[in-house]
Amino acid sequence: MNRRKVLKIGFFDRDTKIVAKELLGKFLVRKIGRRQFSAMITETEAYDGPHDKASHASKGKTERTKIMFGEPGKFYVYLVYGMYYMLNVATREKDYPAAILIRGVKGFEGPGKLTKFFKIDKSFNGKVSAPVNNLWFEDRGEIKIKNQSASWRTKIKIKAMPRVGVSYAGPIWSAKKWRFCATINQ
DNA sequence: ACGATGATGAAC
DNA sequence: TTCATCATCGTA
Repeated sequence: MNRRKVLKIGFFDRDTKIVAKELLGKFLVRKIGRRQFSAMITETEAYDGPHDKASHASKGKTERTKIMFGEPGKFYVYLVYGMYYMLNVATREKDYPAAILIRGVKGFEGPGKLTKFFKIDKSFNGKVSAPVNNLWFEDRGEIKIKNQSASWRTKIKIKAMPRVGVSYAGPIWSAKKWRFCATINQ
């Protein structure tokens, strides 16, 4: 139950909210030189479709947002407030604009904090999630435990809540509970 | 509660 | 070319 499996492109070529939930408990892995850093993902946020007013893609395909319209599994990295890089991964098929913001990993709660810790900048924009690119996602199979009846159950509870910092999207879209937080049972 | 700090998209 | 805004965070 401790095998490491690199998440393949197909994982991201699915419904954005499902992928956002399933990313909880997976690991973000970063390789710098010979060193490898990793942390469990604890918080994600979905930006889904051309009509999602909270999504950058709602303004259409631009130089900045073209990754969201591109192939699944590619990183969409941008700078906010002139200071913090946000790490997203594109979902769904080409031409459907969607991505998931990685909002938090264990030990580094906050999208700006985790990119700083993992040394993620715009050079990753458009790269596919893969070890060859020194940044990828892994399933380490640690989120399931055996209960007393010897059947597997998940250790993770998922809480859905409104997305952060998207009041500009208006009441309908800012109220969507597309932010997913993991709480790990003992 | 506020300022840091620069890319982005829309207006002009 | 200028301008308002911003998927944030640390310090006050």
